[in-house]
Amino acid sequence: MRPLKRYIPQETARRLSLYLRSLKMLDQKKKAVASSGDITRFLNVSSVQFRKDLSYFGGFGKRGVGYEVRLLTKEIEKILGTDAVRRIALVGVGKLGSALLSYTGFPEFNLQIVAAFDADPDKIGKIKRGFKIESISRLREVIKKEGIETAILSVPVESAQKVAHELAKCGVRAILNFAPVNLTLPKDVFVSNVDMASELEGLIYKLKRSKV
Amino acid sequence: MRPLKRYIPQETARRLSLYLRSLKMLDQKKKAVASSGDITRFLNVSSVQFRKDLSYFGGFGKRGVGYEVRLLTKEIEKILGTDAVRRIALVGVGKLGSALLSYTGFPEFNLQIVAAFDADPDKIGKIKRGFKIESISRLREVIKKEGIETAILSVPVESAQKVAHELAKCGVRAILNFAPVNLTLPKDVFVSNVDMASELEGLIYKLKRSKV
DNA sequence: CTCGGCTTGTTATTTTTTTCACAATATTGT
DNA sequence: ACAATATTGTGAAAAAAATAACAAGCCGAG
Repeated sequence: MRPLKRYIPQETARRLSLYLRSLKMLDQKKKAVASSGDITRFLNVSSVQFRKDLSYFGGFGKRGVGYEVRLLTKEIEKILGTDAVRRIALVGVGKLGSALLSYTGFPEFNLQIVAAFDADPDKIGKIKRGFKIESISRLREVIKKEGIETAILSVPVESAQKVAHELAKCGVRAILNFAPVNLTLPKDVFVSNVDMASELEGLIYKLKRSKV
Repeated sequence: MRPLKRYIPQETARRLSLYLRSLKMLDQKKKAVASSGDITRFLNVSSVQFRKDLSYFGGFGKRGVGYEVRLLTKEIEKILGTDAVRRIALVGVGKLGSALLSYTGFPEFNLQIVAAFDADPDKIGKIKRGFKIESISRLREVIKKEGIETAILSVPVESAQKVAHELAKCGVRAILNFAPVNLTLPKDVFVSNVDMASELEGLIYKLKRSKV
């Protein structure tokens, strides 16, 4: 395998997840070897883009043949850092948080929620979807003990910034934020925002433009 | 106001939502006029980027002064197509779908869910979060009647493609898809995917890289 | 009214990302 | 063994996007 190249496009990283999903699908269909075309067929990504993306990390295929599905899956997982189970904390067990607790899409990608927190005294101690809900006041204790560095934030928008700050102080370095607010955090903490309204606006904008 | 320029970067469109959110916040704080710096202070976007983005659509500010918050809000809403209420259908009232039905972040941006559908006979006819759940078999009828062209898809991954296809046939032109699958649809139908696992993978990748 | 401090809008430049073109390698059939 | 075909991997070119540089306009003080 060749050495890592210095600069890897942001977009390449984002697409690796897509490739992983596609590969898992091919594996389910008992396909052992697949070409770049097979892998990208149902993604909105060209096969050249795919090969270029992979080339930043090395050569994983065999010319004239394609890619070993299982092998490439493992390689991409290794690149993404999801080759071992990732332990994740969920903070905010409201309606959305509850739904996320029982989201079935995580295990397949080695993502595992291992702790759930809420501020509501009525919820604390209760079991929800198999998780015992802890008080937010125990954030530090549990996160340190479990060595968690990734969190899902699904608290109300009013408390999002405060809780996010608290998470950062406890050593959390990556936050998936569902609150519609741009979190201000030390720059060594990574944030990814899931903003439903914004996504819809984007769609509506495209819709509108397509009619002009 | 100058005429529209031909090509508008994808990214510009995406950022307009952010600006809108920031403007609404400033308005709440009784700020009538704001500079590009004020508006982008809490976004990860430079003030130059902001002005550049707006310049694709016209000049909305006053040199030496800044932007009228209310006015600019309206202008961006007009650009995005959310200046009037958008009627949206939600398909799939499982745990996630239910959470979305009561999501409070939509009205502020003129987004309104007006119909909810599910395939489960036990749910049909029931009221959930104020919505009467309709059978998916009535999709066409209701969507035509209400003139809906935007839908949120939160059905299980197995049925996502089928239901999406059905939506497209009913005249839906934009789908916000929560199922972890890349939908194949006529190319005049816009799809935006919300993929929680993928977002987490992206974060974990950054985390990993930052340590090297 | 004019100067100096601000802030916008825009053209030019640089950087980043995608696409193209093609060499290199494997496989299959004859 | 060799031609025909399939497919990867990668430098070079093109396209897209971000940043820099700066002209132009507004405001308030004197």
